[in-house]
Amino acid sequence: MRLHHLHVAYQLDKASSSSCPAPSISPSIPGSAFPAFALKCLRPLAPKISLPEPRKTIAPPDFVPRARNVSKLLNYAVQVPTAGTTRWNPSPEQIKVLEMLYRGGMRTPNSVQIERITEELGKYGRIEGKNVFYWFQNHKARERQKQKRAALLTLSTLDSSSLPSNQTKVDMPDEKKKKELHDDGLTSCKRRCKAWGDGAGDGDAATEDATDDDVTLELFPLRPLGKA
Amino acid sequence: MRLHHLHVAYQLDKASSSSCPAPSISPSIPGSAFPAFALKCLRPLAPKISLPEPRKTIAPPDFVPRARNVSKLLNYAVQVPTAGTTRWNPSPEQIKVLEMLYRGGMRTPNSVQIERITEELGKYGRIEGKNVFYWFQNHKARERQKQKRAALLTLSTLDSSSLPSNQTKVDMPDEKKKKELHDDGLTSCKRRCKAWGDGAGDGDAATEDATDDDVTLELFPLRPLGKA
DNA sequence: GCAAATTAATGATTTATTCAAG
DNA sequence: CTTGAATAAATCATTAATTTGC
Repeated sequence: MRLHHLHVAYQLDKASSSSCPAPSISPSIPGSAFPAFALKCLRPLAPKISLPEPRKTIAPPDFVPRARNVSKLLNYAVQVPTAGTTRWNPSPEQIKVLEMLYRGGMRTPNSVQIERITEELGKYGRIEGKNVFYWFQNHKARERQKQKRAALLTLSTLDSSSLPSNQTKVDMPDEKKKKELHDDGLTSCKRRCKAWGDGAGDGDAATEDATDDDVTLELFPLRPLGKA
Repeated sequence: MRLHHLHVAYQLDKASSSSCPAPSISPSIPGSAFPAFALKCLRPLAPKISLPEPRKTIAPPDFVPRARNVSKLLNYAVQVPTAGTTRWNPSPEQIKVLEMLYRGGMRTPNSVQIERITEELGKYGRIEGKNVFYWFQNHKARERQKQKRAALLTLSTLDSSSLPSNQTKVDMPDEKKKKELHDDGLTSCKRRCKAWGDGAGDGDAATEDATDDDVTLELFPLRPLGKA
């Protein structure tokens, strides 16, 4: 094996100049996880106007103390720039649909679903797949903690005699608050294993090219609620 | 707003038949995060031979207790099948390169870097971008906890006089072991914000279509170590 | 010596936590 | 303060080492 040096796009100072029109940028998806590289695939040509300093634009250290920081610099250089229009601001319609889907039982949509949802929601305003992805992540998490707090509160309300002083906010600051109340009902139904797909594969075979649009039932009937 | 029902690919029972040659499947990237949908983008036509039952193939519940489970079913149906060759098994060369990059300071490569690394490592065996992504995630995390444990051990060894009984394994089972020892040196340098890119955008503009291959310095000189 | 059983590593996912924009 | 975006921690699951019985 030779492993020359594998150029890794190191435009260091390049970025620290000013507007740094960085190339593709790729975050790392947290909650569920998507390799950053995948993104560029979805939107090869991201609009994102110039935008001098999207957010904080953490000032890259100039000294480069150690090799450790190299990656830091890299991140500075490559990822900060394309913050474009800043973050997604969902329209009421979009939120309505998303909540509907959530109430319908959708928790972590897969790529196909996300694609479709994104496409559908695109009618009501600009939206990207990652937004849908994140929305479900956050909504799930926050609904959960909301329920947890509510349950806690209910408990403390029910047997309020046990506590000498009724604290106003049930926050459980120091406690580990381990897996109590898995709420979600049957969330822990094992973990399904998924496959990803890649961009740099050496061409092994060919499957799943059919975009699975075989059956596609409606998510839920949803009768004309409210305005719609 | 109308929001019909937005078909979300609901082929429920379809999958429970047997081999379920599901379409695209999309995991959610954990550590760093990538929207699952993005994956299919990177490798539109994933090979994956038939593979009757890749792994566990969790038996989908037949009863469908509530709406909640619908998503579960969905997952069963769509994501389980394409487990293909199961998981990536890195070759020694690949590991060597990855570790070198890590020691060189790379911590969370962005999409471009991942792409390049994947391409490079592809010479030594099948590899996908997600593997690189995951590798850095896991390696980072595990190096961190390794260092943490080592530090703990060192501490307990140094002032062993404080403890009445010297426990053999410093495990800190019940303690919260909060953010002590952020080890990594300058890891908490703020959080850089990245942009993703999407696939379902409504075509707003066009930037960053240049694949950023402008400067591309070598990651690190790395003189001919060992065999190379 | 080899194959089944067990254990240790580690690849892959999910959940929790944090940061920061509006 | 709400919540979109991102990261880190915890967890699960599978593969490789290793051990054990024959």
